[in-house]
Amino acid sequence: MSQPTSRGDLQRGRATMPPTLPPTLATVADEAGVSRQTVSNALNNPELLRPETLTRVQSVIDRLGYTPNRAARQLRTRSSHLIGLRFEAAQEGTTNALMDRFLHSLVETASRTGHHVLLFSGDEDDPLDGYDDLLRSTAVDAFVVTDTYAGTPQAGFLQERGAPFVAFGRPWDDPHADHAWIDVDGAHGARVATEHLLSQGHERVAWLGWEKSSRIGEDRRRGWSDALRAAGKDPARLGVRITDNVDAARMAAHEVLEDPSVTAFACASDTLGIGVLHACAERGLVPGRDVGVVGFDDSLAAQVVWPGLSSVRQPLEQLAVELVRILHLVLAHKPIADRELMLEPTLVVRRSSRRR
Amino acid sequence: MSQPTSRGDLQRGRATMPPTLPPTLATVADEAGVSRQTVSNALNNPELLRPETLTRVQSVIDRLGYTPNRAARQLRTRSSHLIGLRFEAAQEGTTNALMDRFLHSLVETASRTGHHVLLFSGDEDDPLDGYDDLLRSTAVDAFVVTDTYAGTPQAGFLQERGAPFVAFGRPWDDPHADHAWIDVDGAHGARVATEHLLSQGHERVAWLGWEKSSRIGEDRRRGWSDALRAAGKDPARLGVRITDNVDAARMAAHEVLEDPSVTAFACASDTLGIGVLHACAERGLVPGRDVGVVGFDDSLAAQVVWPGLSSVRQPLEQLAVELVRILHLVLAHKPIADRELMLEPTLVVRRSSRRR
DNA sequence: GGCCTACATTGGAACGATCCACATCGGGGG
DNA sequence: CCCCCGATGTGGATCGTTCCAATGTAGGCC
Repeated sequence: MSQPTSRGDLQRGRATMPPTLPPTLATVADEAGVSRQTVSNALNNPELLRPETLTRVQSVIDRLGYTPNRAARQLRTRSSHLIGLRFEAAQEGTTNALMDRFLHSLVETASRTGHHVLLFSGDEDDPLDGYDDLLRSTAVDAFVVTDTYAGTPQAGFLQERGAPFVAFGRPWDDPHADHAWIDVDGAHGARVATEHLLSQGHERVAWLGWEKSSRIGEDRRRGWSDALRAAGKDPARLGVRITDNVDAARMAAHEVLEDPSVTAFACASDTLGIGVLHACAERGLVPGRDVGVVGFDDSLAAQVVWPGLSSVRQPLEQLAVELVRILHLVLAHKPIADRELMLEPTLVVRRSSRRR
Repeated sequence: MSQPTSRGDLQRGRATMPPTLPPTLATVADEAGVSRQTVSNALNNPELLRPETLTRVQSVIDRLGYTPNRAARQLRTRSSHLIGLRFEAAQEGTTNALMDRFLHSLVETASRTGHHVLLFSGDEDDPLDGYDDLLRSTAVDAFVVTDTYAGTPQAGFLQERGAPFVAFGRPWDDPHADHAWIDVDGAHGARVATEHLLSQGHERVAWLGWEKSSRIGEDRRRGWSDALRAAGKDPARLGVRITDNVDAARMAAHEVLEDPSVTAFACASDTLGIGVLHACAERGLVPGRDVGVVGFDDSLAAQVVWPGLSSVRQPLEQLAVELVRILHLVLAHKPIADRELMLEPTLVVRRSSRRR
């Protein structure tokens, strides 16, 4: 049945040495009495084979536990099935829970199409560090760029290099950038949060947000002010801009609460929301009953903090799915209908904002 | 100067097409007027070249921005410079902050030796899912196994397959397993936490831990009971076992606090510690002043929760460094002096346990 | 001058897969 | 009867790198 070629013999000869080398196409071909190409077709173009041949090859593949060598495949097809993601550390002291959830969703989604996620790091001071090496060594098929704050050059750099990528985050600097991106509508999230607080009977809802330089922060703030105006209220003097830090938020909240007419806070992050909860604790105010608080991002901290912090939750699972879908279109050089995709976050209500 | 080979011409011919193909060894060799092998040596064995040749080749490499193709290198050397890590989602509602910190440290450390981290996922019900494919396709050089709770078969499976790996977590089931592992001494952490609480003047320190089936939990608990006995106290009736859940901890704490002589809690996790803080809030007790609480893992939640939760912090940065170091020894088939490495966690004191 | 050694460099083969062009084989139509 | 065709399967070339054995070259020693 089998017609051993020199390659086949070599393989079998070596197979006695520990650790056993995995079988190759040639091994399977020998064993099944067909050519290498036929085995390759059995995997990549099964419809080309006669059904009985296919069955025979398949069974040998199963028996030997053959899996194509990724390096060889990658070399020939110029495709690694790897998605590169530069992985930045979450800042200690803030509640950046996004990454964990997002990353898991991405890994999970990518794996459904046989892709894996490759994490790399780079010099903190150089946002481009790391990308170039991976590109030139053709180590990854595409990138997912996550930190597209204003002024970050990654998207522009990758586009210039002709590298496939999708951004999580809109191109704040250049609204007309023509790369694919997906983002979450922060303004909508803040609007929903604010409307929720108003509906709970709060007359005056303050905003606790980031510095003006943060485009994301200003976007969310706009959602808050829009909601107030839509309710016939004036946001003037109700907005505070501070750094993303529990203590800063705590102190700012104390200041705001000196005016007893203010009874609720919409915040740009859970970190800030938790700062407000601290201020409440120190003033003997009960969150939910005396003061309404809503955070942003639905971090683990929001879920476990007392008495439960309402928060705007980003649809990261859906985002990963869309990201991978669009990545495939980009890689196939197919036209992308929804090159710019805005997803809507949802409000998770907990006791910090529920009166009763 | 340059002697174009057919490969070189091909390369240059194609180089006009967008997107530009990266330069190869042959391109560099042509340009520098040397053979491919010499360029390869310039990168991998520079000491073999005459200094002036090396300089010339180097300058061409720099000018063209050449980086070796990873797939080709991987195919030839059978080494991908990738470290595989199965990435499980953190459970919502618990404060598993470990992964984020650990992962970043790992990525960072690995990158220092030119390695990257490949994340994969697998069927939740099958702890081995995913490993096999990567092994057979020779996609990764080695694995880091992180979830070695009692009964998990990953380590055994990988060892049987002769796959290089290092475990984060000791082999609870088989103390004599002869694979490399690193772990953090949880008992020591709990002991330090307990001693700290005693030193703050608490006479009776309760333990809030996980179910008996958790080896990690029992290990930490032993640290607590040892510390009590060393102080001449009896741990009997002071230990509680519950699931890792804020609400369960809150209720358990209420029950324990019915006995007014108990004024402090050492906990197996931050989740449980935060549950105790909730109970305090509901009873009008001030953490730190009336009740001492120490959690475990130093999650972000512990850092931002009011009034700051003292916690036992695992040395994840150091752990990643050691992990990568040992991984390299394993890959080089070198003898490993410290095949079993136990690191000591440190206590981070915050207001939940500081009397003053 | 001849021989041996060490140094510097080279060309061919190999890693394991896929792309491409071609061979083989029945069968249908003129 | 011959030719062309679709359906199947084959062998050689190729991707870009490193391993291996061999080549040429200069220097030291007798």
